[in-house]
Amino acid sequence: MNSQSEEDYLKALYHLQMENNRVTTNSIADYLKMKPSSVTDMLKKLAEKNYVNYQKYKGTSLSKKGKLVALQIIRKHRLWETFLVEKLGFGWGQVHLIAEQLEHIKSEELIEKLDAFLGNPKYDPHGDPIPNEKGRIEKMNQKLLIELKQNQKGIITGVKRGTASLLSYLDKENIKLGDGVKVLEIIEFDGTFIVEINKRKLTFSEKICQNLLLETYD
Amino acid sequence: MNSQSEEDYLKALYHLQMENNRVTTNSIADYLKMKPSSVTDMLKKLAEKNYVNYQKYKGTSLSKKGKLVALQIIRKHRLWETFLVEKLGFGWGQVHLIAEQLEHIKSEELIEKLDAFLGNPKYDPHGDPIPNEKGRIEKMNQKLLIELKQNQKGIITGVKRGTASLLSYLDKENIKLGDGVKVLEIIEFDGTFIVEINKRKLTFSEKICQNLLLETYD
DNA sequence: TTTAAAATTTAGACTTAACTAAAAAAATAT
DNA sequence: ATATTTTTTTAGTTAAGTCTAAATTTTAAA
Repeated sequence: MNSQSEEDYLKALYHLQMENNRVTTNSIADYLKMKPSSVTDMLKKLAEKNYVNYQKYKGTSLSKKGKLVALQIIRKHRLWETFLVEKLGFGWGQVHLIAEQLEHIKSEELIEKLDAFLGNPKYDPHGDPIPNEKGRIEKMNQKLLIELKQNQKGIITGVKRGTASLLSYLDKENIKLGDGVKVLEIIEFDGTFIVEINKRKLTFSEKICQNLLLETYD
Repeated sequence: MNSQSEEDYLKALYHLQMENNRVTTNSIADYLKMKPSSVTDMLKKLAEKNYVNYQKYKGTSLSKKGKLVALQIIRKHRLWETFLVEKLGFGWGQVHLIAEQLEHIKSEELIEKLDAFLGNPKYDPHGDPIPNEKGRIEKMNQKLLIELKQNQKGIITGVKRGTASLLSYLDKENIKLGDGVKVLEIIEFDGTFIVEINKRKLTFSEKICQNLLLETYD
């Protein structure tokens, strides 16, 4: 059985591995708000347990085994988030901290029953895919709005880490995850995007476009 | 914020205080499956935080503040048990260990939303009353079957601690919590009870009667 | 290519919550 | 009333997971 702390590290590893390819000690420390020396200690421990491939000074990657554990935690996290939003009526900005706790509850049966209760959802309320029991996860074709060209379309799936204020802005503008976006025009001068969402024409600054995540169909 | 361990101690204190009046260091150790020396350490810590009244060698009791915390954990425990049984379809024998984990999740809002989602239940699936947010709990008129006289009635609410096998027996006999019991006859010779449950006539040994808890209306 | 800066690791300390073994206090029995 | 047993506490140890400060390795700059 893994400790809560080990699970947090594995999950962090997974997320960082998705974003960049090289995962450094400092980036993990940064993500988990810990000191690099603490991270080194834990990486040794996880390597000992064969959850990660770790070589001093060379960076780290999840092993197959470690990745599976990470995906199972992410599965739990996303199922709980779905529960909190769909059944308990939380807003999608409020659920992360609670799901962060719930994801560590230990019971295979619980999570399978929860999954069934929710109707075996494929996506969580943020639009992220939910891995299955075996750790299979649908890989999304995720892009930043700024990467799109004129006339391309996408579906809003989230915002980059650390931009909670963007979430509140979207909320205020009544824009929800899952809403479709079409790029009508890009102003060359300042990088502003003119987009259409729910038949409304909106103007997004370059900064917003750099932080808004979309799923695209290419 | 209290640690999981502190919460476990406070809950144990509450339950032990309900059963006996004097709560000893050894009884707590026994209940929590720890060594008495560990209990002493924690009691000092809880006394420091004004959760318990503790005097060396003299025994311990919950303070008002400690009792409130204990009741809030019990509230969470019982609401989660209700959720597991009513919504996820667990059997009432399977939920305790999971609820033991869930009760430590920290979020006022979560528990209030869960309460509403469940329809503000008054009793958990074991028939135990659920304390409200302020820590008010309906005190049950709880008795052992053996305390009843001929023709008295009650509702099965549980079994004494440490008699899980009685639970399975009841299950096998298709007797559920909440079922009504009427004492038809008590055999003086060996203390056997003849009772009626769900219109069936059953014979219970003295030992069963000593461990079966009922709510009575007097 | 040497030097300076940045990243990483090591060494040692701290906290929490457990433990064992021994000492002290309280309860019980002779 | 004293001796024995039981209960409780104290003292010292351990493990997990964090930290700070110093040492080492790698990377980047001059």
